[in-house]
This record gives sequence, structure tokens and C-alpha cells, in this order.
Amino acid sequence: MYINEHVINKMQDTLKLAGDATRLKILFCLLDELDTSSSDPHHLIEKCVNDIALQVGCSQSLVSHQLKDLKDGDFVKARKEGTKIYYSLKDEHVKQIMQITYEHVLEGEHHD
Amino acid sequence: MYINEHVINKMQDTLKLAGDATRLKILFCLLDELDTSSSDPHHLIEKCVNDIALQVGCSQSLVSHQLKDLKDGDFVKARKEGTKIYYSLKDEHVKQIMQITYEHVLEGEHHD
DNA sequence: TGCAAATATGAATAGATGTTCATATAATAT
DNA sequence: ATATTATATGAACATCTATTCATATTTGCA
Repeated sequence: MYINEHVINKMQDTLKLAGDATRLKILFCLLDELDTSSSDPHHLIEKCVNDIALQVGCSQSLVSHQLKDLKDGDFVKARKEGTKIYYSLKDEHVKQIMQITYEHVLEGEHHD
Repeated sequence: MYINEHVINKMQDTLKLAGDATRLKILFCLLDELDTSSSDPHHLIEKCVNDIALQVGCSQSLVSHQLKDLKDGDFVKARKEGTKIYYSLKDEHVKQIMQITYEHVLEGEHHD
């Protein structure tokens, strides 16, 4: 790892992006963890804005705002189809960050 | 991963904690990456508050504040010795989160 | 006891961030 | 064209957060 100010700032942006409950819910909503219909570990879950809003339980506007940020931060990608826009997780890094953070949180629970 | 509101909030706290430039600098400062004196991959780097403040380039007060948060979030641990208090990274999760975030940032650079 | 060194703490503040609301844009169908 | 559906956007606001400053606490030592 070669660390300079620029890299630090980018890492700050990335982690700050992940560090929000609403955005985490959106990301989990796009995670394929619970999808048993496919045995492909890289199976892609795509959901449109309204469906995400419904599942996450917050307004369309908020989800749209957050998806924009998540897209700018390379956490999700978008695919347009008619009037709908389908979002999905962009790469494995996102899943890995969620996974490790989850483990860290679980471990913390044991010592409370 | 079993996700509920409580876990989401804990993950938010954890990632928010990591998502700050000053705290990242402190964590990198405690990372043993550059230490070639030991071949043990789990070699522990310990530094006291003042040394961290000097290396990171910010005030003692700020570093102390941030170290408290990092300690509460299980990112670092502390060991008292005389008047000094030596801090070090707490576990592998922290390093992993930093590593993956770093990779994510690097990958993003390629597409700019 | 008094002094110095190291660290912690609390209050204050400027700036960042999440959310809402109203509205705009884009695509489709009638 | 008009209406409808889906999504995006900008402004406004309340809340949160990082940092600074001044001060307190703790430990070791003369």
C-alpha cells in the first residue's frame, strides 16, 4: 500500500459512503446472499429504484439521492430499461467490505 | 449474514469510524506494513499518543479524541506504561477493511 | 510537596451530511 | 398532444461531526 493524501481522501470518501444506515440497507437489498435460485456466486441482483425504496422502507427521492452517491463511489452500477433503471452491486469489494464489517460487529457483540 | 436494524446501526458506526482522513492516518500509522524488522505477519506496532500526533501531523488533543473513538469502536487497543499509553491496532478486521478499501480506490483510479 | 510530562476531557463552533419537499426530466402508452 | 410511470434534482433545514482551545487528570520524579 502506497499511502498519500490523495489516497487517504479517496478511502475516506469510500468508507464514509458505506457508513450510513440507509445506504447499507440499499446495499444489502442488492446483495445476492439470500438468493438460492442460482448457484453462481457471482449472480447479479438487479432492482429498480421503486422496488428498493419499498424494500428498504424509505422515500423514492431519498433512495435516488443515495443511489447517485453510491454510483459515484463505484458501489453500484445502473442499467436503463424503458422508464426503469436497474441498479446492482458493482464489484466484489463492496461485498467484501460488508462481510468484514459484519464480522467485526459480530465479534464486538460477544464482548458486551 | 443475518441483518437487522441493530446490526445495520453497528455497521454504520464501524464504517463511519473508518471513514475519516485523520483516523485513517492514525490507523495507517499503526499498521505494520512498512516494518521490515520482523517477519511475523502479526507483528504488533505500538505507538504513544504524542508520537502518533507528530507522525500524523495534528494536535495531541485531536489524536486523543480520535483514539478514544477508535478504541470504543474496537479498532485499537491501549496499554499503559508509566505516563505513556501505547496504542495498537486491535484485530485483523481493521487491516482487512483498510486493504480492501485501498484496492477499491486503486481500481477506481484506473477508470478516471 | 511541587513540578513536569503525557494524556484525557468538555465546551464551543464551523462545516458537512441526511432527509424532506416540491419540482423537473425522461420514456411509454393512449 | 396528454397522461402516466419512473427517476432525478435542487433547495432548505435540522442534525451530526471534526477540530480547536482551555483545562483537568494521572504518573513519575526532584
